[in-house]
Amino acid sequence: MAKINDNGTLREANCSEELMAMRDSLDVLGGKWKLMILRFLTNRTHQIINFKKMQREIDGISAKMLSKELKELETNLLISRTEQQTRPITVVYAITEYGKSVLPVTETLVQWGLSHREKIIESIK
Amino acid sequence: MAKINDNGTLREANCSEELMAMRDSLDVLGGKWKLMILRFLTNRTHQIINFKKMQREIDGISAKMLSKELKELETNLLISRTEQQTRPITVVYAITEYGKSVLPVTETLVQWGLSHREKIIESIK
DNA sequence: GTAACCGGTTACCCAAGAGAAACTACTATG
DNA sequence: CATAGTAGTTTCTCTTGGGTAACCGGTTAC
Repeated sequence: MAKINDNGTLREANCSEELMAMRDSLDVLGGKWKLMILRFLTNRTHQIINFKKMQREIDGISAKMLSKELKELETNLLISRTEQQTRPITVVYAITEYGKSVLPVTETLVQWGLSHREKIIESIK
Repeated sequence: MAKINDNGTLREANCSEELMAMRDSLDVLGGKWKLMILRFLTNRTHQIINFKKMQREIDGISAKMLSKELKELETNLLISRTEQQTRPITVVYAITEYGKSVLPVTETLVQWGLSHREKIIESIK
């Protein structure tokens, strides 16, 4: 992590830049639901996903929050919203190519969550 | 991501487990400051970090929030708090071995934040 | 003695987050 | 004609997050 400069001093000037980059990420991806939604859509790229389906399958999310978060994700070009000209009208949500770039983030969170749960369970034994 | 079962159907039973794992992660690591603090301490493992230093160097954090978040991180064994028997008394905060396991998460967030910023800048041109 | 450092805590307050439930509008099914 | 499904929006409310500022006790340097 820490790098040594030519003169032997420690280089940490980029630390604040790192923290700023992380702040940027958290501003766009932070909150209770956005990463959950992105992960869900990433897992279902081959399925047609509409509003009610997400509401049913993402545990605990309300219609209001889902609606709000979907709008914000669409604004940031992470997901797409497509109205199908069927009757009744249906809407398809999908992850965009750009949205797929978030996959490493959700992946590390899933992995950490799994190992964290293991740790908690072991600490109880 | 999606796997195919022996019978040809798509296997997605583990999706909800993934989302549950992510929910676990977000419960422990979510919020405005926790990942920022962990990243900061990860970057400074070779330095002695005390309260005021963090307050000065983590942009925008207040003493109240820093105090609160540090307690929660300590409870979850992600950081350690050590009082030095100096005069005046000083306190050293450091990341634990377990806290280091969060590094992949902060790393992907930093990387995504950097590329996101590039994308925004390019979209303005 | 007084200003400034450390390591916080406490009180106050506002805004945002977030849930519940009702409601709109349309369509298809029984 | 009633029920249920799609796709949300609106209203109402409560809680939480989070910022400001004052404050505590102690120590050291001027």
